Amino acid sequence: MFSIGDLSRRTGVKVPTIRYYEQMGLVAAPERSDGNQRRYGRQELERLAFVRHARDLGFGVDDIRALIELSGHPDQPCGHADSIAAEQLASVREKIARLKRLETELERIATCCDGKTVGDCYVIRALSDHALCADDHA
Amino acid sequence: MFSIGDLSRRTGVKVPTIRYYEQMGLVAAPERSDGNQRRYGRQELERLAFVRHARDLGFGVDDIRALIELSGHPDQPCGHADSIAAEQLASVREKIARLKRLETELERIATCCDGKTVGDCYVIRALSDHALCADDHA
DNA sequence: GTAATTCCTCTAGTCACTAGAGCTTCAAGA
DNA sequence: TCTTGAAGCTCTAGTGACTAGAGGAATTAC
Ligand SMILES: [Zn+2]
Ligand SMILES: [Zn+2]
Ligand SMILES: [Zn+2]
Ligand SMILES: [Zn+2]
Repeated sequence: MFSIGDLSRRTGVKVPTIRYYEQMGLVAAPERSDGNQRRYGRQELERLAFVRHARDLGFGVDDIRALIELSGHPDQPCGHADSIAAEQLASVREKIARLKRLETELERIATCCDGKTVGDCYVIRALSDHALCADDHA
Repeated sequence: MFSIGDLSRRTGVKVPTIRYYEQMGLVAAPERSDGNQRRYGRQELERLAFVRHARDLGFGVDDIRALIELSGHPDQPCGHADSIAAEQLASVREKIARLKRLETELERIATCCDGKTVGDCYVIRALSDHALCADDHA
């Protein structure tokens, strides 16, 4: 049996975060000791590792809840799980695309200043005038 | 003189967001009509456009406040403005790097499932086992 | 037995908004 | 001038995924 601190050390999930996941229904409420402290077993450790991994990959809490629910029904078709993963991939790709547009503009903004005072500063000028931007990064 | 709705249409910033920016000190509290409604001039429109542009480029509220404060002192050296922009560029690049690592893993996770049921689903298996990942995306 | 550490619950704060309730003011047509 | 409907006002609370802290109880090590 692990205490919540043991579980935290083994999974890298902070103690208050484990309690938060319990509240959110990502992890089942475990047994308690006589003194009302949480006591976990191997199964809970694995589930928490699953949650942690999915969070690290950027899945939202609702997606993770759905994936856990699904994994409890191994005979059902897995199309839903596959589509959650595909959506997550698409969302990551969108974020990358947007950030790359920002990178292009910021590269110019951050490296083109040859002024000495705020009055000549290219950073300030560029932020004041979107027409100087190459791209519609909005 | 513009009403808050006029300002919103001209800048693309939603009305409640304009009021929020005023509360946060990004935009000065404007004059009021006899009936206590906000009335803006050309100057406030420009400042709001500046704020909007900086937000679109990902700058945080504190950075924007500092940049506005600086731009009110055109004779000061602009090193601080330049470094705020450089930090923002670095932060965007870090985010891109992290998302690209996620993209690599998610690509595999989302496309390698050839199972039919949840029991065989590669998505579920991959999320349960970080050892299948190529990279340390944590 | 005692002291240090860990645990408990609960509330509130983070960031940058967004939504809604309940009320007042403004602008345009009849 | 009157009326109606849009737009404005303030204030509170909710979002996502935690994080911090208060104030107290349980556990563990010596
Ligand atoms: Zn400069
Ligand atoms: Zn721009
Ligand atoms: Zn599958
Ligand atoms: Zn992994």
